[in-house]
Formats: sequence, structure tokens, C-alpha cells
Amino acid sequence: MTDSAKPTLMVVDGHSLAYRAFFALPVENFTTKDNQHTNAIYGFLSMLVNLIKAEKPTHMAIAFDTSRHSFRTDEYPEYKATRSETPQEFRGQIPLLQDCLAAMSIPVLTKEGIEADDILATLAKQGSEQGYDVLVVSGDRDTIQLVNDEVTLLYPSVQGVSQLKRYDPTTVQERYGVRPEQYPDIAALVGETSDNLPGVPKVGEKTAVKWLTQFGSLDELLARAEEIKGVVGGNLRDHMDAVRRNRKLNRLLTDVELPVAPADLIVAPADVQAIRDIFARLEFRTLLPRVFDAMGAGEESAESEPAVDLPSPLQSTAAEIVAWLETQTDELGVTLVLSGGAVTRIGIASLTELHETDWSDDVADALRPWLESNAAKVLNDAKAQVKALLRAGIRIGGLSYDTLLAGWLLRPSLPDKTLSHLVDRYLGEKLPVADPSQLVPETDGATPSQEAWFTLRAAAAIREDLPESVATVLTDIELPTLLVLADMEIAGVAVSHDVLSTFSGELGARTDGLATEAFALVGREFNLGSPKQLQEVLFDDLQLPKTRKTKTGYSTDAAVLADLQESHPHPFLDLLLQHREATKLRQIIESLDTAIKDDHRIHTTYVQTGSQTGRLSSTDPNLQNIPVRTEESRRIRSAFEVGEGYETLLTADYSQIEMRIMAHLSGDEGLIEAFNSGEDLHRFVGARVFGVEPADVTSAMRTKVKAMSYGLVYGLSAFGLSKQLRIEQSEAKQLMLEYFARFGAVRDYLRASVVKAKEVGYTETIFGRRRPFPDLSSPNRVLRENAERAALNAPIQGSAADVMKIALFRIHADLNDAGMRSRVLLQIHDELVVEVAPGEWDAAEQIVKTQMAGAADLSVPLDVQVGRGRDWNEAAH
DNA sequence: GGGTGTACGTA
DNA sequence: CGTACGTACACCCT
Repeated sequence: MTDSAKPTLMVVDGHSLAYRAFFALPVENFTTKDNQHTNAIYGFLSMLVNLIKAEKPTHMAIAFDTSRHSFRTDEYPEYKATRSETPQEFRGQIPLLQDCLAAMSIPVLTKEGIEADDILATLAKQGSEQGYDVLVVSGDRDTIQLVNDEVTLLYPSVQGVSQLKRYDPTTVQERYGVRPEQYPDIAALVGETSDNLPGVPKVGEKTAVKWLTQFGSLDELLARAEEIKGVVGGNLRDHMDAVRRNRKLNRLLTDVELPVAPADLIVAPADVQAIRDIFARLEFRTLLPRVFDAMGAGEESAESEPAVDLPSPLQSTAAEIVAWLETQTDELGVTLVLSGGAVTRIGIASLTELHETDWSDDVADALRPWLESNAAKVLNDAKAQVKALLRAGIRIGGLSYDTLLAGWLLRPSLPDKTLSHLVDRYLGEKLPVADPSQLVPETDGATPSQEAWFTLRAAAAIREDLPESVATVLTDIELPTLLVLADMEIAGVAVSHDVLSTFSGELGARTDGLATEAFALVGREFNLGSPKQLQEVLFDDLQLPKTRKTKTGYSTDAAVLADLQESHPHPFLDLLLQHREATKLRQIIESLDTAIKDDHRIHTTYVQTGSQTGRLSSTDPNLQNIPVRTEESRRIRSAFEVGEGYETLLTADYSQIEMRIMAHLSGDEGLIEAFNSGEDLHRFVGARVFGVEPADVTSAMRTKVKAMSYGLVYGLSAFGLSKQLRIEQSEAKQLMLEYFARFGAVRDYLRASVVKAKEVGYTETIFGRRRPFPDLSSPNRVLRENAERAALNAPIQGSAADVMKIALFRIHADLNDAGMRSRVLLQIHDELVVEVAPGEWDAAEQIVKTQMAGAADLSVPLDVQVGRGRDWNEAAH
């Protein structure tokens, strides 16, 4: 915040910030009915509103470039000549953005032949001379030269337009090592690729700063250029003209003639109706209250006059509700209030009428027919409510929409999945909440029927935004899956306390013994589980060499310890690794044991919105990461047993489903043949890659191509592959080359898929599930490359998740339709665990195999492995 | 009690 | 410097 005694003048480079917003926001979420793109407008205004709220400027202006042509291009025709054409989709948004700003009464400044930054520079100079605190907001580095004690620069960070970094003279000095007014000297030496201003070859920021510090100024440096030795010295002497030209061009004009002075830019009241009109045209809903809030305008209309008045809830009797329901034909919103997994209250809402009542057996009986009927019902986060109804003996029918799932499908990365967030984002309204900080809240929270009313309306708003393919995923995959998950969670899985506690006892004795031995070796006792204390022991007491650095010290993870053991063998390392393994298993056993309920079963919760790819996640406890790799850890799986009244457990898993999906998506003939040949996949691939007969593929060859194949799905690099296989990078590179020589369509597909994602802003699974990837266009290499790998993986992992969900609800339906008692208990991404009732094995196996294999029609078969046993470990074989 | 970092279990 | 998750502990903060 700036000094409140002085007025604050905020000047913004509209063009550069809108351009960043254009690339930061996925265009498919910002297109109006008549196909007008609005992502740049939305992103810019959103940032501006935040800025106004945070900085509270008293004076404000926004400058735009007029065209490519400027006095700089007159001077140097190549200036910015290499910039690609600004997309038409962007240019078309600028006039609309300027209309918005006009409605907000914010002056827009342009001048023919002058760039926006020159206008900023002129205003910044006038402002600081006339006693303003000046805030310059620009995405052009050249504006760093404007920074001084009165002028602060807000510059978009790499994270995107929403994050602005503050530069005052101190931060500029810290970041660039020079005073702000010297920054153009650095830029002149280094050059600016994006402006097509080449600098001195081999000279980067570091060298430039060194020189300027040494010689005091650019003029002095150029005058005494012959003193610089070596190649860079020669380069400097050869490019002095370029440096002089760069310096001339990157000097911002501070004497542009403008029709206004800072005092004319005083913040004026916005034209509320004009804002409403243009926002309606641009289909901005949530932005409206934010703009009013920031501009202190239209308060009464924004706060107390929502788009629709919140109807009062009616306290009705069950009979009244039933009578009312009979008159309703449209979809209704439903909200059940739960306490300890049981229903305590129910609210039902149409768009105009809200009913609610406390739950009781009589209410349950009265409402049962409607709840079980196909009458369309919208809920938010339905699964918990569906489960509560099941416990009350009611199986809900007509579930037509779940706003939680819909919101997640639209924006799977958002962590905030509350109804209140949906109401805010899609209705631009506030869900009333009771103030939790007060014992006797002054404001009442929404009642159940009011929540149902908001849910119903949010559903309508989200429906408008949801692309058709995603809407299909919701109704054809997610909603059926939801109902199955509710049954699976209620069923739970039987787990033997005896098996767990016996194992835990053994492990306890072992960890104690290992710890005692370890302490004897070190000569003192310490906490083996503390990475910090462990570092002291390893690197000080035992004098072992320092390992890979982490944020807080040096790594002590298993891979690092294994490396250490190889280079500097020490008995302590073995003890430590064994201790880690045993304590880890023990922790898992303990958490499982405490999760066993009175029915001797563990009931996990599947979080349907728990991933960004479409997978499920599992919590309380997580049953999707039960150890399996070592013989010992499989003892834990043997504690998962068939329950009372059932005969066997059936496990069914897809083999190499992700590779099969990649074969399908890429259409690679070699890979398709591999899966159709019936040969072991990695043997087949190994034979092709190494040019030998399948029978002659050694286990080393198989390991390599297996790592390569799996790595492909994750966006593996030669670096990663070499690390994984502990081979030279050159060998890894060679392996990749050989692999792609045989399976080139895979590489072509992966490349094309990322290019496509960059173009449209999202990836898509076979079934139409989308995942947005704004960072694919990030100028930040780390962010961009992370996004590229995730984008590569998302359609593959996501399609596999879709396939499994489809199989899951079809199996569930078949078992029920056949009147069988056998039931699916667990889903572990590519595996299902089914509890089979006596006499039902053959039918159950048939249903599971058929539905899993037939869940998708791919160009390769879906192979399903089935096992049976009394416990999970036994059944896995 | 809450948040962060490290480590590690699964597909 | 390979994707997607959840959990436990230590450690640091309030």
C-alpha cells in the first residue's frame, strides 16, 4: 500500500497485459454465444479489479499501442519485425476491452506512432514531479528504467497475469544488480530477442552487470572497449553500433504530448448501467460484482439486489411436500442435511418454491416414492447424501445432475469444490453462510432448501458452460459411477484384525532391534525418523559425503541411501533402510487397523473429484496404495479377506491398459501388432528394438524397453530414462532413437497431441473428458515443460480411467440385474476387487471379464486377468 | 492446531 | 529433468 497522504496515480500498459491474459486463459471457457472471444478482456479486467482493490489508486489511466508502426520502426525498420502476427482473436478483443474501460470511466490513452510504454513514461515523470505516488503496470521490461523513489513498477510474474511482482529501486538492484536507470544499458548490451534487437554475442546479464559496475556507465564502457580482453571484448567492439542503437530504441519517451495531465485522470464514478450492458453482451457474470466492489459503485444493486430474489423457505409437513411434488414436472434441487452419516433434514426447491422439513421415519416413508422415482433431481456432492439415503433404506432415482461433479469436469484443477464457490463463480452471487466466529451468528446460513435452490440454479449456469462432450461424460460416466461408489463404500471390505496385529507385533520387535543396532554403530541415540537428525549422523558423525540437495538440507531418501551404500558401504545404511521399510509397513498396518469398523470391515471414501485426470482417489483410509511389491508387504494384502456370507474374492485387472490406449490413440501399427500377436508386450517390443528374435530377448533388454514404454506415457526424457535404468544418457538417447525407429507413430502421436493441446488449451480423452492446460503457452520453461508432460499423460491416464469407470458401473448393473449378491468392493485404478457370493463365481467372473474387456472399442483388445482366493493376496495370483 | 517439507506407498 | 494420487512424521509457526 502506498502513502495515503499522497495521491496514487496508476498507469497501465493495456496492450501487453491483455496479451498476456490472452495466452493465460483457455479460450474455450471464454467464448460468447455469438463466438466472440473474451479471454483477454476477462483476464485483463480481472487483474485490473484486483489491482484497484489492492492499491486504491486515486488517479488512473490505461495506455494502448495504436499499431506496429512507431518512431522506433522509423528509426530501425527491423524493430519487433520478428514478432509473429498478433492473432485476430486477440485484436478483436481490444475495442471491446476499451468499451468496458469507458463504461468504468477509466481513461484510455493512445497516440499514433507512440507506444503505450512511452505514454506511461511520460505520465510517470509528470506524476512523480507533481507529488503523486506512481504505479506503473506493464509487462515490458523496458519500463524498469522508470522506477525511482516515487515510481513503482508492477510486472507480471511468470506465474501469470494474476501475480504481479513489485519493483522499487531496492528490488531492481537486488534482481538485476544495477540501479533502475541503468537497466536499459544492460538490455542494450544483452539485446532483446522479442524486439528483434540483437545484442553483443556471448554477453548475458551477468557480464553486462559486471562491465557496468566496472566502468560506471555505458558511455565509459564503449569508450574504453579495447580494455576488455578475450572473445567477448572482440564481440563488444564489433557490435558497438548495435548497442548504441539498442540503447537509443529502449529509451522511453518522457515528453510525449498528451491531451491530459495526471490531475485529469482522477478516478470517476463508473457508469453502472453501461457496465451491466457490456458485461451482459460479453456474458461476464462473476466479474460484475467484483467490478462494482472494486469501484465502490452500484453497491445497493450488487449486494441487496441479486439477479433473482432468494425465496423464503417454507417449513412444510411431509404431506404438504408430497402434494406440492405432484404438481412439479421440472427438475428440482435437493439437499439433505447429514449428521454422522444419517439424514437429519431435507430441503427441496424449484426455481420459485422452497420446502423443507426435519427428517423422520414418517417423512422418509412419505417422500420415498418421489425420491426413488425417476423425477429429475439435482444435488451438490450427491454421493454422501445418496449413501445416507441408502442407510435409510432409500435408493435414489432420477439423479440428473451433480453440481460438484459438473464443476470439477469443467475445471478439474480447482481445489475449492464447495457449493459456495460454485454459486460465486457461476451465479455471481453469495451463498449465505453463518459466521462461524460467532456463537450466536448475526447472519444465518442458507437453509437446506435454499442450498437446494442455489444448487438447482448453479446447475443451469454450469450446463451453459459445459461443452457437449463433457456433459456426456457427466451423465454417461460420472453419475452412474457415483451410484456404484456409494454402494462400494457402504459395503466396505473385510479386514482381519488378527492378521494385522500379529504382523504389527513382529515388525515392532524388528524395528526395536534395528534401532538398537543402529544406535550402537553411531554411538548415540537419536530419532531415526527425523531427516534433520539423520543428516547430522550421516554427514557429521559418520562423515559420509553430502548427497543431493533439498530445500532444507540434503536428501536421505531411499535412492540416495542406495547410491551411498554403493560408493561408501556402511552397515548403518542397511540398518536404516530396513528400519524405514519396517516402520513404514507398521504405520500402514496401524492406520488400517484403526480403520476397521464394528462390522469388521474398512469403508474407504472414494473422492470422485480427487484427480485432474479423471481417476478416483481414495481416503480415510487410502486403499489404493496398499503395498504389493515385496513378499513381506503382501502379508498386508492377505489381511483383506472375503467377508462373512461370501465365498471368495475375485480380482480383475487390465494388463497394460495405458500402453494399449497409447497404441489405439497413436495407431502405431507395430504396437497394435504387438498387442494382437498375443506375445508378451515387452518381449515383442524388445525384439523389434534390438533386432533379435522374441525368444532371444534377454531380461536386460526387456527391462530397458519396459522402462521406455512406461516412461513414454509420462513424457520421459533421455535424462530420466538414464536415471531410471542407471545407464549413460547417451545410451538412453540411443535406446529412445532405436525405439522410435520402430514405433515412430507413437512419437508422432505424442508430439501432435501436445501441439493440439497448446492450440485449443486443453487435452481430451477418448470419451471427451477435458483437462485445461494454460501453462502450455507459458514463457516460463519449467512451467511449460511440466505442463507438456502432464498434457502428454492426461489423455492416456484419463482414457484408462474412463474405461474402468464404464466397466465398473456396467458390472454393477449386470450383477444387480441378475439378482446376484456378489458385489464390487474396491477399485484400484486398473483393478477391481469383487466379493463373490456362494455359487455365483462362474456368473460373476463372466460378467466382470465381459464388461471389462468390452468397456471400450479400441484397435487393440483389452486384456483382463482374473484371480480368485480367500484373501486379496491369494486372489491376485 | 495449521502449514510445509520430506519420504514413500500405489497405479 | 516421468504422470496421477494420500498419508505420516518432523518441524516450525501461531
